[in-house]
Amino acid sequence: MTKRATAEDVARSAGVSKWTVIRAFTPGASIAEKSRVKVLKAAENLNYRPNLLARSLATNLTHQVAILVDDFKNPHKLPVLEMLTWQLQSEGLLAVLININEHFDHVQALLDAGQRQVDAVILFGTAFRPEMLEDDRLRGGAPLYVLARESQIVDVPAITCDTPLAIQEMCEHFYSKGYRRPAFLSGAKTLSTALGRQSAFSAFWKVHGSVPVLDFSAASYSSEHGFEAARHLFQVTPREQWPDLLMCENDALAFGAIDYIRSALKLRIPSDIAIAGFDNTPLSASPAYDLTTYEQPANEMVAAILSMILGREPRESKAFRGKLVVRSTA
Amino acid sequence: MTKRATAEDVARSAGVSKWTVIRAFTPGASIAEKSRVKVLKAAENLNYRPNLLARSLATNLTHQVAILVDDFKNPHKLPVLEMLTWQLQSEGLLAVLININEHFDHVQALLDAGQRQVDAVILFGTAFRPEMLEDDRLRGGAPLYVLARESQIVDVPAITCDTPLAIQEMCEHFYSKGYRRPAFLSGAKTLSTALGRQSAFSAFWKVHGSVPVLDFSAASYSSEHGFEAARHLFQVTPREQWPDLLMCENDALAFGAIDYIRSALKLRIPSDIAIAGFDNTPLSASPAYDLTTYEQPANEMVAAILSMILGREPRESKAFRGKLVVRSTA
DNA sequence: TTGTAAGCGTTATCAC
DNA sequence: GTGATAACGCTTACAA
Repeated sequence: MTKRATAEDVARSAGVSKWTVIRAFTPGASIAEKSRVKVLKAAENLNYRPNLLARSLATNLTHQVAILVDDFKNPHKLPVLEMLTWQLQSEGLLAVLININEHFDHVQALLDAGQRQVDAVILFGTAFRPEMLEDDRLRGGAPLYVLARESQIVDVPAITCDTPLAIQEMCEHFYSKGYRRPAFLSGAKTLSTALGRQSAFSAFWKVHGSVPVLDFSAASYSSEHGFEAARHLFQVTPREQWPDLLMCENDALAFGAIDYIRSALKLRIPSDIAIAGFDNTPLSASPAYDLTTYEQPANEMVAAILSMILGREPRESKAFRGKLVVRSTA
Repeated sequence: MTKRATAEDVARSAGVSKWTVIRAFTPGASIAEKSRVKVLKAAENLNYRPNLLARSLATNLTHQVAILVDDFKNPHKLPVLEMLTWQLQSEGLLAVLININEHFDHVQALLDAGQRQVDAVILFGTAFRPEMLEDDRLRGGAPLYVLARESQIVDVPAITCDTPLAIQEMCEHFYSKGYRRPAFLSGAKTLSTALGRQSAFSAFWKVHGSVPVLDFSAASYSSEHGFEAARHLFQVTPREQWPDLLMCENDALAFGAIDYIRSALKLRIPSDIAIAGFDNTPLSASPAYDLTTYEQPANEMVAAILSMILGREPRESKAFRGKLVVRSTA
């Protein structure tokens, strides 16, 4: 394992100064074609490549973006991560993936990200408390962005799917299908308000409905807890008040609810009860579920964050219109 | 956005030299308790934290590990990523997630990782050609590890689930259940040999079976392609030769196959045909599938890679025993 | 225990 | 167009 060649090594070998070497590797630098070729050849021989670490120290730019994720149980995270990493890489940036949990909390993660001088931090669907972002120690850190959830925090833009619009589209579909006894199953309490889906759902039925919306919540956004929450819903609700439509805050919850309704209740979907989810995870298309759901415009959302990170657009919250995906469950 | 305080700023404020400041932040450095307190207080006031970038440049250690992933379609990736990031973070390391695809290949990724001086690179289930790693430009890069697939490359340890053992356990279970007409559905051709599941499966039935194993392969490891491949299998195979057991190379393929068998063929599982997968993805437990599968010991595998990265154990290939998960499909 | 000098490999800026 | 000087913020000697 020989030591890596530095610009100085190349300079010596090419018979120029190290600054000329740098110029050869700086697009648009003023350098004679002759010496450029000479340097490139010497660099090739020595297998030289610029040390990005040193460059970062000098330029104060790491080209790294931290992505904070706290919910690896949600399968929706994976396709978005794919898009995120890919779009970052297309712009010459790299994603540092940080796992947030009870032992490694947001503040710690942000501090760490700060020490590592990342160019930006993306909070991806994480259950952070707004107060946390006001932590004094965070002053002067990298610019923050919130992806796929709301943010009321000044100076922290939230890039979201337009939730009110999405829920309205969904509800209009449900209404036209004739459903009139709606129920809503939300995920973790702390997060659900941040997503705003439940309140938009209630708002619609307050206007269009006759009976109040049944409101239940699961312990988390997982299928397992969706299953449990559905069990709870149907156990505590008198049969004559059972809903004819169960809107779940995300697909994972919907999968669990469907499993319970089919296997334990032996009800048919959608004739006995309709189900809808949110996110259009890959599995929702499978015949085993064939779930009516809503697709967030992940592509545009990620692209928007990138434009802000790269300074091509002003840093401000934005909501994008998604797409209703009608399948057989509702 | 005021500039971050440096060790020198703190030194000035505390009335000591910057080296004393460094010492206050270096565990086990020899420093007088009095000045340590003084420095820490000044640091607190100035909201100082060491610049890890500068440290990395000086120590040649970034505490960053690159993780190369090329298949974000496989839901199994998410729980393993969670484990990876978490275990890395527990040891003070951070994961740089790199998306490999036709536009951003392994060589490019490794070069990039090399320029960024990551401490190690993990090829996580990616399909690469071994020759690729012999690219001259890769000389002197970070140590490589291969996770969850085989590697015959010198100096590149592969950390895997013990496949022959796993398949044997599964087959013995199938055999004891009375299945005698096995079929195997593999994923992408290039990868399947690397996983070695198909060959282990064939080997078992060569000894214990009477009819040859039906062998089919899907275009990728996704449910969609599993669905297509199942369709193909049952269309080209004469009905009297249909298998009574279909072992799929991973869960995603199995989900697709189950969907096809149930929805198009209207066959019952497992009475008409038994199905098994591999990976024990979260969804395989759902009542909609309730898939018999095999769980890789991800925890131990990740821990093993970490031990090697941290130099606590020699760098060498290792295979760990997983766990058969019997459910209702086989 | 503390301060000093040199070095990590770049970039920014100025003189020639 | 090229070379030199200083700087980025830290670590690792070594000397006081």
